[in-house]
Amino acid sequence: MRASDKAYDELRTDIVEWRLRPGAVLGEVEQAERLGVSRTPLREALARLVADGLAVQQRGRGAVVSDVSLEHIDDLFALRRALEIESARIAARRADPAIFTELRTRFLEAGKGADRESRESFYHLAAELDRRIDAAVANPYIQQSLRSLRVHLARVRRLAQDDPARLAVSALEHAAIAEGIAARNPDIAAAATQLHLHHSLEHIKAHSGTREDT
Amino acid sequence: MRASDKAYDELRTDIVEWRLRPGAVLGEVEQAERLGVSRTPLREALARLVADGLAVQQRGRGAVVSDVSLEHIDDLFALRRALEIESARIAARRADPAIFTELRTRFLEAGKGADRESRESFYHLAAELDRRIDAAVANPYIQQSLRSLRVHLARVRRLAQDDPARLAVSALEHAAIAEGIAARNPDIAAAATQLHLHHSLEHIKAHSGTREDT
DNA sequence: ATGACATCAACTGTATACAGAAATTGCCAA
DNA sequence: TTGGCAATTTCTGTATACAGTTGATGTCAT
Repeated sequence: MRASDKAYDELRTDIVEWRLRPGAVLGEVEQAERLGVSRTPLREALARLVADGLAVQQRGRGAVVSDVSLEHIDDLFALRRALEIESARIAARRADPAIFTELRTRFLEAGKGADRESRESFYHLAAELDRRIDAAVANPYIQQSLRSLRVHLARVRRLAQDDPARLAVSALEHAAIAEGIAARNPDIAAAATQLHLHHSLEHIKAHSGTREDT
Repeated sequence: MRASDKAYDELRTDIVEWRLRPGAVLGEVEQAERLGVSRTPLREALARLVADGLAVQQRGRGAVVSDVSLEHIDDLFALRRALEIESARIAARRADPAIFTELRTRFLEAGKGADRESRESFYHLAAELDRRIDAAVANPYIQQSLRSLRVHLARVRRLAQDDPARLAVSALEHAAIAEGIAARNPDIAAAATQLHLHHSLEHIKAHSGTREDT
């Protein structure tokens, strides 16, 4: 693995998992020493972070971790609406119904439990649905935009606490999306996605507080 | 201006304007000498091009200009539909009607002439409409995705020849979009945008040939 | 004649040194 | 005490050198 990739992965993980808070200064020398790489690959890593929108370049003061707050969530979800609803539409036209029928069943199953174990499996299942939709859409341009978007979403999710009740409902919403795609009905898949995004946004805005954990 | 910015701008322009064809190898030493910069800033420029999707990194053989063909156009327009229709919707809810009413008038005027001069003014007008919609949407995430998309669109446009008749119709379609936004009617703005994108895609697919000019 | 292996060359990836610019800090004057 | 200016220090941006790897080419053997 290249040193620049290593630096990029570590910095990105640190930012997404809030170990590097918004506003933190990413000095080239400091971070290069911390990660054990030279300044050249670290600069490449910083450039990629800036391209991702995870950091902003400040003149003279290096790069700082970009801000993320509730004000940006509406903007983030506006883009998410545009991309995921269109993706659901396209997937519903192209997907293999068998795959999404099976996913629907597993979502209905995952919604029943509320312990940590089933919570973990639910997150993995949601990620798998994303991957399956991506594969069905098979559009590199949409995939790239979604990939960039999901990095920011992962960051924002840390603003909201876990909520078992929301998780159960969310599982049902995911099942509805899978059902709409399996039925090859673009309108239903789009509607289910829109509904899910609406509830998801409402939940984050309602149950978010300032986090002061590690 | 930084040397890396200069290298990035020149390479990007060369790729978008087809001076660097798809498949062209971007050797670090070769391009660094050609552009009169060192390898370090050139590497940063290449990294940005790869992030933009204008080049792909090949192991061992440097970066090559990414492929663009008619097969990708449907994918490109799928993303464009998602982003621009949603943008039109949002702009219709927030925009200042006076600005878009004036833009509509200018589009109706621009559609009448067919000479090179009015063609130029039409392109500038279309770009201004994009900017005005961007400003009204005021969403940095959507703006970033749109910016990346438009680079690819500029590349694809060279596949299709100019067509005065299409230009006149296109002006009317742009006027309709501006009208929908000015009327603060999201559905009409979205419908006008969808119609415009549909015709635009049809035109490109119908009137595109292999170009072997400089 | 063809295929495989070895050698060579070119290119990428990384580190480091150097120059220029900007910010911060300290000192002096009002 | 406060404001402005200057000097120092740190950081960015660029160039270049070095090492490792990969691809290409040529030769030899079958």
